[in-house]
Amino acid sequence: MASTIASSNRPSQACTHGFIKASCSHCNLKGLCLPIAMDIDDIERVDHLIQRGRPLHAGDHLYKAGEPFRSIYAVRSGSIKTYMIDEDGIEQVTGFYLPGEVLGFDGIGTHKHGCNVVALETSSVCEIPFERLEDLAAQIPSLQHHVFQLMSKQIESDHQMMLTLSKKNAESRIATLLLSLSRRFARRNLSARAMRLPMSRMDMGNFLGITIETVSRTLSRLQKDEIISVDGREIVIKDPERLDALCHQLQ
Amino acid sequence: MASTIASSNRPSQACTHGFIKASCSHCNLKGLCLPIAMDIDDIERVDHLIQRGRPLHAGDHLYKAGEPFRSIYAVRSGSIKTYMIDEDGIEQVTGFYLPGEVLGFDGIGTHKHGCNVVALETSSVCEIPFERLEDLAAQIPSLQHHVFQLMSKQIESDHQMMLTLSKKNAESRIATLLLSLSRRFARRNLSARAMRLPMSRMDMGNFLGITIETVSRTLSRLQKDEIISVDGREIVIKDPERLDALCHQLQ
DNA sequence: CGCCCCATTGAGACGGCTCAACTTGCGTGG
DNA sequence: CCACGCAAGTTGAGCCGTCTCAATGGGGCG
Repeated sequence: MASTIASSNRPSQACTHGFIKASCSHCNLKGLCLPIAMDIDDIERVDHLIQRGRPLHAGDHLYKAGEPFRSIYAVRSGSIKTYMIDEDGIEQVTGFYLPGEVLGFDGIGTHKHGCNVVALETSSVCEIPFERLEDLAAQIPSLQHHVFQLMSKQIESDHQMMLTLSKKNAESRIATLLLSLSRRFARRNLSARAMRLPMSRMDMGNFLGITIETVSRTLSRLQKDEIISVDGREIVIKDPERLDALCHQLQ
Repeated sequence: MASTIASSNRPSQACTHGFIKASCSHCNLKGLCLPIAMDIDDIERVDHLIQRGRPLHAGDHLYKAGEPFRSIYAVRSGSIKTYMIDEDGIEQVTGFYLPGEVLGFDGIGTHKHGCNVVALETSSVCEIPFERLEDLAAQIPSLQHHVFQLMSKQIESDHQMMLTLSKKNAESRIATLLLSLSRRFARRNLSARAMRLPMSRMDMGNFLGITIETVSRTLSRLQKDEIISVDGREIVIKDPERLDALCHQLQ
C-alpha cells in the first residue's frame, strides 16, 4: 500500500543516482501542494528553491524540536507524523501529513522547530528553505497569499481538533479521524472507502487523547456494528453515512 | 479592574467625538503587538492602514463565523473570546485575547471568518485590513516576517492546547490556564499574582473541555489547599510554585 | 524456533459528568 | 424600599465512560 501511495506521486522521470528527480510543474500533487493556483512561470521560480532529498524510512526523523528552523516541508510520498514533547516528557501527536500537505509552520516565531517530525513509512519530502520562500513571497503576491492561506488552514484544522479533543467521546474522535483520512485519500484520487492506516494504534490514541485499548475497543465495536471493517491497519468504510453520523455525538 | 486594564493602554491623546484616537507609535502596547521590532518609519506606514473603531461592550460581537474575511484585529484594551460552532451546534472556545494580542488569522484560507469573536468586557480593537497588510508586507520584509511569526506562534499555542486537552486532568488544565493568564498580565506590567478573570466559569470550562461544576470544584480545592484564593472572578495566586507543579500532572 | 512488539479483550477502579438543590449578586418593577 | 426573577456560581450524590492493569493472541525478524 505504501508503494501504491509512492507510485501515485512518483514524478515522470527518475534520476540515475537514486534520488527522486522531480519538479513542481510535473508533480501530480501540484493541485494540492504549495504551487496551487500559481501560473507556470511562478511555479518555475518556486521550483528552483525546493530541495528534494533522500527518502526517509519509517521511524526516520526529518527534524527534532529545538533544532534551528530553516525550512518548511511538503510531503511528496508516504506519510509523516508530527509530535511535541513537553517539559515533563509527555508526548502529543499534533498531526499526520499525507502527500501534498505542507508542514513545519511552527518554529517561525522562535527560530527553532517546535515539534518532532518522523516518517511513518518510507516517505519523501520537498524541502522549502523559508528565508528564500519569504524573499520570493515578497515578489509574488499570490505566493505570499498562498503561504498565509496554508498557515491559516493549519490554524483552522487545529481549532477543529481542539473541539474534537474537548467535546467528543472516543467513538466520535475515531470516526472523525477515519473520515478525515478518507477525504484526504479521496482528494488524491485514491479510494475513500478502503485504506491502509499509516499510523499505529498508539499514534491514533495519542493524537486523539485516548488510550490504545480504547482505540482498539472502539474499532472493534464499529466493526461489529458493520460501519467499518478492520484488519490490522486495513480499514474499509462500509457505511460512510453512519460513520459521519458518529462524528456528531458528544462525550 | 477593567478600567485598570483600559487605562494602562490608553493612548496619550483622546479625541473629542468619543472615539479613542491613537497611533501605533504612541501605543504602549507596541512592544507586544503587530509593530514589534519595526523601525519608526515602518511603524508609521502600518499605522496608516489601521482603523480604530468604537469600543465594544461586553457581549458585542466583533464578527461572526461565515462573514467575509477582510481584516485581522489587535486587542487594544479589554479582553476578547473567540469560539467556533460546529455543524451540530457544539461550541468550542478557541482562545482568549488580551491587549497587545492579535487575532483573526483563521479565515485567510477560506475568505470567511472561521470563528466568532466577542468582547468579554468593554474592549477596543485595532482593525488591520488584511489585503493592505499583505501589500505592505510585500514591501517591508520585517513586517512580512512578523506576520508569519504571529501566525506561527498561534499554531504553537494551539498545539500546546491540544496537549493540554488530550493529556491533562481538570486540575492541571485549570492551573495551566491560570498561569498563562498570569504570565500575559505580567508581560503588560500588571500583577502576576492578583488578577480578575475576564471570562465566566462557563467560558473557562468550555475552553478547557470540562464542565462548570468541575471548574468550580477545582478552584475551590485549590483555594482549600492555599495555592490560590478565589473570590468570584478575583483570583490571587498565593503559591506560584505549587500551581506550576500542578501543570505537570497527567490525567 | 523463540522473542518482541503490536493489538485485542476482559475486569475493576476512578475522574469527571449529570442531575439537582441551594446561594449569591444584580437589575427590574411594583 | 423590598419583592422578585434571573443568571452565575457552588456543592452534593450517583452514574458512566474511559483508564489501569492484566492476560492472551498474532506477525515479523533475528
